[in-house]
Amino acid sequence: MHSKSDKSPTAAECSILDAIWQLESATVRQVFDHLSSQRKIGYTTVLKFMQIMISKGLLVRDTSVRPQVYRVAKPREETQQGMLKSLIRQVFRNSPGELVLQALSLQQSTPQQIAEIRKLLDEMESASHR
Amino acid sequence: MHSKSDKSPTAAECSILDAIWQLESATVRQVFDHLSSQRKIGYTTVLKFMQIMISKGLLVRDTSVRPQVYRVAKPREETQQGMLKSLIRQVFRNSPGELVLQALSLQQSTPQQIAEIRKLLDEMESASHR
DNA sequence: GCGACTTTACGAATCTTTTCGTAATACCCC
DNA sequence: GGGGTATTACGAAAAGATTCGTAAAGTCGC
Repeated sequence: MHSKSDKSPTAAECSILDAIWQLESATVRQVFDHLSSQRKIGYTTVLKFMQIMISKGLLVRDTSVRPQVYRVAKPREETQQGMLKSLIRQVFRNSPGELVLQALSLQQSTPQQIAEIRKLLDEMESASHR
Repeated sequence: MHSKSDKSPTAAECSILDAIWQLESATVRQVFDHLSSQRKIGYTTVLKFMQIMISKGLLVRDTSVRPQVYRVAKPREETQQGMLKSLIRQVFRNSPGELVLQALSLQQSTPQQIAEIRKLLDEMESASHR
């Protein structure tokens, strides 16, 4: 009855996703080690989260190996964009541009990123001119 | 023990904030009417949320008038940026630029917004050249 | 000032999220 | 292959979010 991706992961789930994004694929222990370095948390707590995320369809796992190896069910960008969409809908009056402006005024993007942003803007404009 | 603003408002709280952002200031009934047009919700539910938000310091109210008038405790931009910051920390490896890129690739901003974004980028660059 | 209506306070049920203890299972090595 | 450690499953407590009923308090017209 889960398995539909209409809502954003919870805070705890995000921290798990973040760990697995970095590790590509991971065992419970690896995720536990990763999170432990950021905050106090129990091993079985991490395990439980990961099991819940399996049931929600956020993660997949290979049960044929020991210990089991977990991966994210969808690419990072897709999850990020899903969360952005819901934030935009919720507090940015459905205007992605508003969010971008706020985020930029928040500051510190690298020069590379700024260049990349410009390129994207160019592409968007030339696309809309046709 | 509340009154500290280190965490983002919940989903329901966001919908209240959104209503008051539009109305500038509002009574419970106004917020209720606003939300009712979007989804089924009880009057006392809205009231309760608004009382909770008072206790969390998200709203302030004038109890000297009848019915009481509520306002947001901090400007909209500040709340939005707080939420952006926490999203960036949580799922964008602390990189605002990453978030901006994802948001832009998400889709259509208006030409005005694009222009505004460019201006901001210019300002950021010239500022960093000093 | 009284009844009807509106607004506010309070408390509690329900649902979700977060957390972990305990127990069962699997693995390893001597 | 038996004991010790690591991993997994299960269940449930604690905390937080959401929802609303009921009752108290306030307001207004008559």
